Amino acid sequence: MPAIACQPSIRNQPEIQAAFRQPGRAAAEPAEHQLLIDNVAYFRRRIRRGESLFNAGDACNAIYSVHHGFFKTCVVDGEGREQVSGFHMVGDIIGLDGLGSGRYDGRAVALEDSEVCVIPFPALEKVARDVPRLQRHLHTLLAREIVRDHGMMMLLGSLGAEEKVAAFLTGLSRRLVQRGYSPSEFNLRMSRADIGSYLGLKLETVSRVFGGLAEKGLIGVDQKHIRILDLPGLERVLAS
Amino acid sequence: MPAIACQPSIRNQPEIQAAFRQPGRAAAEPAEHQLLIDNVAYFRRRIRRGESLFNAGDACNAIYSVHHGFFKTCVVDGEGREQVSGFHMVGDIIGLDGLGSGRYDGRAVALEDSEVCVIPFPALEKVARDVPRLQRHLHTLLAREIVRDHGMMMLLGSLGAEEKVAAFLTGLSRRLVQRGYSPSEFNLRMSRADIGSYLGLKLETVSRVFGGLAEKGLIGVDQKHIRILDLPGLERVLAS
DNA sequence: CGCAGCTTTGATCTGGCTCAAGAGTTGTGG
DNA sequence: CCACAACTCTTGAGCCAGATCAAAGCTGCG
Repeated sequence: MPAIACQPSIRNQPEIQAAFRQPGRAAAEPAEHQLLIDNVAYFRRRIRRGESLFNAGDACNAIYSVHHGFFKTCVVDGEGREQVSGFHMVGDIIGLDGLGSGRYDGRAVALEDSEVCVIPFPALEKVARDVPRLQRHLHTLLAREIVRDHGMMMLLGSLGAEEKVAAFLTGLSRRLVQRGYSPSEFNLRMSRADIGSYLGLKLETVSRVFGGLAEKGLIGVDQKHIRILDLPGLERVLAS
Repeated sequence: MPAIACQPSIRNQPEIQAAFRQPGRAAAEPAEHQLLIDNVAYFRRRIRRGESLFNAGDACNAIYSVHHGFFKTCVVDGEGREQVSGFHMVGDIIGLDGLGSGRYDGRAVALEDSEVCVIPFPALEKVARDVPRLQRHLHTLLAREIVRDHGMMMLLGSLGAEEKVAAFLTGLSRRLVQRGYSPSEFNLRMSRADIGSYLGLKLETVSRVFGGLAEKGLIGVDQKHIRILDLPGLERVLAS
């Protein structure tokens, strides 16, 4: 496991700063998150494109904060079916599902060369006991993951294909702008098949819906390069 | 809020005992769970059939352990769409999604006259700081909820109607047997519409699939009364 | 340059939805 | 205790969104 000490240097990484230069939920939160990483992320680990950060069933003793790069996480079921359960970019936490059982319930794969901060459970649990603010922050992270999953269940259970794709694009745009990137122009890191798996659609359907939204003038599509031309319009698609 | 003190009496409730008279994940776990409730559940609250334990957006300062009865939880989205996100019976914890934000993200409705143990956040957080075993237990509960949600995302995204219903029935059977009830004969507390909403199907489809499974001799259906006649057969449906 | 993987696009098929009618069940008030 | 209203469940007929199958372009890497 290629792990390097990172505590002293991580504090001022521009990506991390950007990740929390945002309005919204909690102006105080970046401080909490930074405090958490400063206190418990003693190592970083590099993952090359296509490699796994962890696999389903691996013993787990840490969660990870994405320092830079891009990941997908997948759930695997008994019959070997696999489905993308999330995409994760700088500042996101991966591996919370392993906190309880000691085994990861899915796998995490880097979609580009990436680096994560390793947050070992023992240190995490200790700091959560000692610093109430960080205990609260940890609970917030866990609850937010649950809320996110509930949103996905809703999307998968009750939206049509076009709505699903619109939700995917607006969500991605929102997360990018929070991190200081352009909200309207970006390169997808994942394939159509990954997007389809995530949204409960086939890759051909994703491709066709992209085409359809482009014809309506809502987005521009050129392979993996996406431009959002009419965000309000996209959001209107969502409100079926 | 009709709340009555319950700490002295709760320990030996037969339902709670039954809830954990089970094999599986952790033989030690009932002790943890009981300890948690003994330490932080000072009140109970009765909810009559059809009433809400909480609604989406309510300020939240507690989670709930189902003492007896049966609940559904629902997610609500911006456009007013609502979808059932889970069913909860004795021993289950409801409201973990509110732990972070201070607002519940969905609502919980009693499907029969029920009673819950109220676990206020401040007491929960304090006991988690003071007792490492309970901190660990809380994390396990949160992570288990995330794993459960991932399973639902998989079900919603990649299974057909018959597989979804088979998964629903085998899951319900497994949970009932864990609680000391018959695994093969039970009364559904929820409507076909609720089941459909939960599984991402229409109620007519649920009804038809029930009929189909009955014709194959896998189950017996008489309105809300269900008999599981061939559990291995049902599980084979699941392994498409 | 050539091959492998990704994306687009077309044609066809089908599982589950929609609409509709009727039967069973439950709760309520007279 | 019965009658009626409001749900809930089943079943049928037809339809449509998205899946499947198939065939090219495109991209990037060795």
